Order: sequence, then C-alpha cells, then structure tokens
Amino acid sequence: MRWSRTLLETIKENPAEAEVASHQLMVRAGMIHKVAAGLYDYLPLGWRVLRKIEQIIREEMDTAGALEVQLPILAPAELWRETGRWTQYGAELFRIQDRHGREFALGPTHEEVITDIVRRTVRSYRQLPVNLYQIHTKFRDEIRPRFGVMRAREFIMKDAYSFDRDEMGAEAAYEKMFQTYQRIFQRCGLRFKAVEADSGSMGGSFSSEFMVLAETGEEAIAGCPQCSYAANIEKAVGKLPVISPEEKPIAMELVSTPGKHTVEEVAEFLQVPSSRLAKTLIYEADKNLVAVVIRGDREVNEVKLKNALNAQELVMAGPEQIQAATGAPVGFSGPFGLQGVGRILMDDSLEQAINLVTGGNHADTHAQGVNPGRDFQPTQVLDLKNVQAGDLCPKCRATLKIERGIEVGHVFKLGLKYSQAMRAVFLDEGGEERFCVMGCYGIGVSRIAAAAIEQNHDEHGIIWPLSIAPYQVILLPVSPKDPRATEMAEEVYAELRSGGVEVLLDDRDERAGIKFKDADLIGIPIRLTFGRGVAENLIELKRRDNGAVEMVSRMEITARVQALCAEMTGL
RNA sequence: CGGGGUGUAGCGCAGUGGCUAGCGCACCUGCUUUGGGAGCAGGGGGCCGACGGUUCAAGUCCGUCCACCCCGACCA
Repeated sequence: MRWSRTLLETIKENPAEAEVASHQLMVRAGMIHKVAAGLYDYLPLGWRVLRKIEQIIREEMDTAGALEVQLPILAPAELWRETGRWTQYGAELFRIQDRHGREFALGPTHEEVITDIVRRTVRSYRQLPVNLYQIHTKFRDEIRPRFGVMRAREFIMKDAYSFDRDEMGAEAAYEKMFQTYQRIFQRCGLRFKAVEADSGSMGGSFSSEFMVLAETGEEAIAGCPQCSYAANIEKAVGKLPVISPEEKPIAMELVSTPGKHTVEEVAEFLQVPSSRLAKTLIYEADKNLVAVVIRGDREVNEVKLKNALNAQELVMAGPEQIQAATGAPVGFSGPFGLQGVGRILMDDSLEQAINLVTGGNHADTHAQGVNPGRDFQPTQVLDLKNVQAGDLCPKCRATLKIERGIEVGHVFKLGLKYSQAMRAVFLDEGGEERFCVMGCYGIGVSRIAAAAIEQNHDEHGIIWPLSIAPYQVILLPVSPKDPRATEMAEEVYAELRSGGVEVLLDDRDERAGIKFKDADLIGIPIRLTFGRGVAENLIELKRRDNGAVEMVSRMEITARVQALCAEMTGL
C-alpha cells in the first residue's frame, strides 16, 4: 500500500480527551476516531490491526474445532425473557423497539441466541460436542466509557459457546479453550496472566480471566509469587493472622465519641488500632436490609457479598434506613439490637476477634469490649473482604502481591443455567432426555489492540508486535527528488509484495524528518530507508522494537526481510 | 446517577460587554530547503454547542437544555 493512498493522517499533539497511552497513540496514529462517547470509527490503519487479531483468533478457534457463525446484533426480547436476563441484565443492556413496538436487545453477549440455535438443531448425543463462535460487534451501555476503545459502548468481540453431553465433556471443552486462549494471546505478542474470576452476570460455576499486565489496567489482580495462585480482586481470597487471641474478653461498655464517625477518627479518639474496630455496614439487597460486620481496616468486597446473598441488586442503605435500623445516624452503627435487619454477615477476619470497638447505635456513641458470639450473633461468617497486598496466599501462605491488568479474555463454565432455562435438550444413548452442559468464552478483539499498545510503546509511538502490526514493513525513500532511491524503493516494494510481505511505501512528498517520525509513531516493526546507501546498492534496515540497524544489499533485501519477519513472528 | 470541569476553524488553544473573532499546528499555491516534525510569501476555512433572556450592543452576563471529559457511585 502507498501511504499517499491510505487516508492516513497522523497528529502531532495528543488529543485533550485521551488519558492513557494506547488511546493517545491510537488517535495520533490515525487508527481510530471518536464519533461519540464510547463509539469509535476504525480508520483504515486501525482496521487492519483488528483484522490481523481476528485472523489469529479465527485460525486458533478453527484449529480447536470450533465452528464460526454470524448471529444478528438484534435479539428479540422474548429470548432474553426466557432466561430472565431481560430484567436482570439491567441498564447496561441497550434496548430498542421496532415500529410495531416489539422489543429487542442490542446483543451484549449471545448465550440466549446461541442456545436457541442449539435447541432447534441438536437432538441427539451424536451431534455433541459442539462449539460455535462468532466475531462480531457487541453493545453495552457502560456507565462510563473510558480510555478509548478499552471500554467502549460498541466493540468487537469474539464469543464462543460450547455444548457438551456431560460435565466431563464440558470440562474438556473448557480446558481446550483455556489452552487455545493462551496460544492466541501469545501469538498477539502479549504478556498476560490467567486468573480466577467472578462469573458476574454470565452466571455459571467457575471462570478464568486473561489479563494483560499493564499499569493502566482497570482490573486489580492478586497473585502469589510462590505458587500458581492468581485471582481477580473481585474473587481473590487472602488469609490474615488472627487478632489478639490471647486476650480475655471484657464487659461491653458504651463510650461517648462525639462527632467521631469514621474509622480513623474513632481509632484515634479511643487510641486503638483501626484493626480493632468492627464496621457495621447496612446494605439493601433486593429490598431486604442486611448488616455486614467487618474489620475496621478492611473493605467489603461487594461482589462477594452479592454472591453470598444471592442478590440481584445490592446498594448501601440510605441515611433514613440506617436511622430506622440502628436508631442512630450514619457512623454509629453496631451489630446488636438492629431493627428490620434480616441477616448479619460477618467477615471471617473477625472470627476469633475479641474486645472489638463498634458503633453504639446511638448518636455520638461507640461500644467497647464487643465480642462476636456473646454480644451479637452473626447469621453467617464468611470471606467478604477485599484482598490487600501483604495478605497470605490461600494455597501456600506466601505473601500476595497486587498487580494491575486489562481483561482481554474470559472463559466460563456455565453448566446448565441457559440450557435449563431455554430447554436445550438432547437424547443420550439410553434414549433419555438431558440438558446440554455449556461453557462460554469471550475475547475483546478491539481491546487487544489497545492492550498491545499499552504494553508496547515508547516516547516515539507504538511498537507493534509483528503478528498484529498493520504492515510488517515500511519503505522510506528519504528524498522524493532522488530518482535512484525512489526507483529502488518501488522495485523493492513490488518484490516484497510478491514475496508475501505486507508493505507500506511512504511515497509522500514530505521531508525525511516527518517520515521518520511517522514511521515510529505508527509502529511498523521493520523500516527500510532508501537514502545515502542507495549509491552503493545498500538499504538501511531498522527494527522498531530494539532499534538495531543493518545495511543490506539490494540483492539480499527481500530474503533478509522475509527471514526477519519469520524470526520476529516467533517472538 | 452525584460532584467537578470544558464546549470558539480538522487538532491544540487565546479572546476586558464595543470595529470585520484570533494564535500555533494541519490544509491549498509558489519559491527555497531535503537523513529525525524546515523557511519565506500568499491563501482557504467559524451559525463562538443549542435555545431563551438581559442590553443601544453578547463569543463574553443570566437561565434552561445538550454534548464531551475527569472523579465518584463502597466504609459508617
């Protein structure tokens, strides 16, 4: 391709709205253009990258035996009602009506639609297992779209769904996808980590996320440096040492704490460490009030809480609700004598705790010497806290670290959730009707492009891994007025193209400086410069990743480039 | 949804209630220049987010709305 024909425009200055490197560079390199919040045009250069990524995914999915399909973006509300997700999925689901007032969802994911296919086509165990996938546009009305295409409202996703006869088959399908995903992300040149994750609105029993490690990632991951344990913070479990087990319980006593309603204020006022405090938080879960008791220096993990309560909707109670439940304003709640609170869940960090400080259920009052089991009865004791760096690994007791990552893939064991709700059944060998056991597997195609840039860039621009670069090689004739250089560049352009190399020829009538800067910015892995060396039939070859420069003769150039491409693909 | 901020040329930004709304980059023409974002000269491009008000006069003041960005939506 000739640059002059690509409608490729680069920008010198960073766009004001772009915060993270990938967003800035994608805009500056002319890959994307924002249409509205969370909606982007993929311009020719950006689209080439996405197609490269799609191709890798396609090859690996096909190798794994999955079948590509294409499903409509619009899904009738009835299908979503069958599984209950029409109401459960909430505000994130884009909904539209047709002229007759019939309702449709703009698909954020396709379990319903795919299960509908399978229940209409699969009748016998002989047809199973099957794994169907598509690469298509997805719609999610994100609360806050952010970071360019990283969290967009419309984005490209590869989604796959497996159907098996039994648990064992489903397990094998899951394993196969897990391995396929590792190959895909490796081929995309990403440094990533697979972590245990919460299944969220997808449901199901178990899931793993594939995280690209990057400072700017929106996800936090707890990882063990000693063993293999790694989990999304939403799911991660950390063990802590027990607080003061040798103390003797003292009598509970109310103390005046005027105006002290935060943990820090109370801890300082009473001269106790914040770990000695127990916070009592009142939540409203599906219209029922529940209390959560947790150590003062720890945070409640609402994902864990929601799962523990099996709640659809979970919000913190408002000031009036707290007043009604505790008889006190916000800041003085304690776990005893609560009105209208159905359950008291206690974090296991307090399991053996003794002589705690809690709110006193009166304004400006706290309680000292509070002992679980004696002064209040938790309905349930379980892990409800967020892991922190320094907590102990649940598997090997080493000290956990917290890293940040970008979620580029997620694999789920769904079990029977959708097949039961939608009656996706088949007859087994014994002629008995059984539900398909499902799994689902997603990859954020557009997010991979952004994640790859987050991991691979410098102050000059993008450094594409060769496998997903929009072009493998850029040809740069230094002076458009030098006929020998131009001619040689044209020859090499034709030669490389016929040799199967993806080439961008910078044929613009621009000064050398602009061409060099642009080549660096758009991040083409191999640059061939036609300048001073041309008189001696030499071409300068420079790698974008490590900056290595070599002079290659005109005769050997195509072979050298092909060899280098092969070498760099393996990286 | 709550709080904060910004809307002026394709992009980045100036603009005291007062003349024909500017600057840099980008774009077009010409000349010079030509291995790391050139110089000079000339030029094109604006419903100043929308609507309503105040005023002799509004990009500027007031109100409403819209869009976009940031923080938050979790600690009692």
